[in-house]
Amino acid sequence: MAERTYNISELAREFGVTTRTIRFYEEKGLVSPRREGRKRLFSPADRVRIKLILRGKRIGMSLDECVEVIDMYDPRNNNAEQLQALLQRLRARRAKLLQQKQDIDDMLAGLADVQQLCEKALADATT
Amino acid sequence: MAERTYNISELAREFGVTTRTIRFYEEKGLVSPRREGRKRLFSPADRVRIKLILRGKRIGMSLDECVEVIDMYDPRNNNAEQLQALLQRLRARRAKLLQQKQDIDDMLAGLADVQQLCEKALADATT
DNA sequence: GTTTACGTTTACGTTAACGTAAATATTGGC
DNA sequence: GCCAATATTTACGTTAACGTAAACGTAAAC
Repeated sequence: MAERTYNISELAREFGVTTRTIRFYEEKGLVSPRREGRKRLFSPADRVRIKLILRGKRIGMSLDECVEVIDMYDPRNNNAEQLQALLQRLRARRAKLLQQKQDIDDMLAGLADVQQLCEKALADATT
Repeated sequence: MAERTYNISELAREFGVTTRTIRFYEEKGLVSPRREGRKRLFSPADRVRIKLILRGKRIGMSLDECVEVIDMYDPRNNNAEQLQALLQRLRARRAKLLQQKQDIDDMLAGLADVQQLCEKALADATT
């Protein structure tokens, strides 16, 4: 079962980024496409990593942070010490994410108030 | 009722940023402290604006985006056209925020799975 | 056989959001 | 009167995350 591959512009199109961006991610070691001659061949795993990176970016994470989170997924840490360290990072990240959720909810509430006022003003204007 | 004021290092301490950061925000027009001689005197309103800026930053917004959101709060737009434009921006921002919430929930779920595996591995190790 | 479309490397440019350093007031405490 | 703490302005430096341009390879299409 030969795994499906993607070329660079295919992925760029799918995710709405430039090829430069993807090459930059390779430079940074975020993805590691195979080569066919000089051309890059991306695996489904590469594709997922890009997806995860972009998700991280949407919530304001730096590329380094994205890597940190992605790296948490593959458990190449065996001993108890490493596992404890991982748990520590998981807790820290979770706390940040919860804070962000709170911030978003606060902002949503504020904007909802503005929207109310706005719609009321419009209704009053037409009356 | 003389409004309370804050000096720069007071606010910097409260929010865990440097004075440079606050001066930079003034340069950008994000806050407009009064002056007593050369010294800056920040109003409670300035303080709130800084708070809102930092909240925006926590969820990955640029300073320009923070300004955009903050500006939505004060309705110095009267006519229907402006109100419609404001509603448009409100909807756009709301959509972004909801996407971000989704992203956060997805990531939280993923990390919870990792945590499970992690704790299980630790438990198995001690058995 | 030469456009056209896509790929490559190399390398310098750009923007945001401050950091950092230097030189200079101002001010309360001893 | 002087020292330490805190304020100021000016200005150059830094990092992340790409943008952009140049110069080139290659393969299908007409």
